[in-house]
Amino acid sequence: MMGKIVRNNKDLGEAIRLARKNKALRQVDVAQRASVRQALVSDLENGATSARLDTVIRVLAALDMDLSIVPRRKAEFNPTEY
Amino acid sequence: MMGKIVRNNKDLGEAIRLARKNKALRQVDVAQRASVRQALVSDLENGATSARLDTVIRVLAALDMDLSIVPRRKAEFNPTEY
DNA sequence: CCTGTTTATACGTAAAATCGTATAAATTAG
DNA sequence: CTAATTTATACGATTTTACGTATAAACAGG
Repeated sequence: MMGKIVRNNKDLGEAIRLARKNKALRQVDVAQRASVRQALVSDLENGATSARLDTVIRVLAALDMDLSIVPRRKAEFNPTEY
Repeated sequence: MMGKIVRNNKDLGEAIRLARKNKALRQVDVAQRASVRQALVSDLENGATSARLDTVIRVLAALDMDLSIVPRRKAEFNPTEY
């Protein structure tokens, strides 16, 4: 638990790709479940766009995941954040 | 812990308003911190729009909150309804 | 009440997401 | 190595967000 914190598009993309791989789904499968295009799933995974909240929620739902609001905790050291 | 699950714009709006009240901030204060308009905070709280992910993240950050991805409990794939 | 404060709504404009469709590029399987 | 599959990219069209600005409406004290 202590789900992955999402502070930018890249964080989201990584989480989506990881979850999709774990479920052995193709982008097109996720896309269909979420009623979006395969190209959009690709863009999301690559952090190439800041999607709308409803879109994010639908894609995550397609991967059996939820978005949750949590109080901010001290950030772990993360060399790639900016 | 186990933050509030967000499955639609209304969920987000309620969480934002609650957090803002708890911190005794005005919409305009949150807006300034997040670099958005007061009107947008209002729309967000009222669930009147599906904001972009980066916008949501900025507003939540202004309230010391984070977005987190968590596994869906119980339910298998269950498309978000319209 | 009256008034200052806060929140909701309006409107035109600019920017960005999403679409449909198609194809290039990359990866995997045989 | 080749073919099939999967992922990334392209482009114009459409939809929606977000902006600046202003004002109306709701709210809270005094």
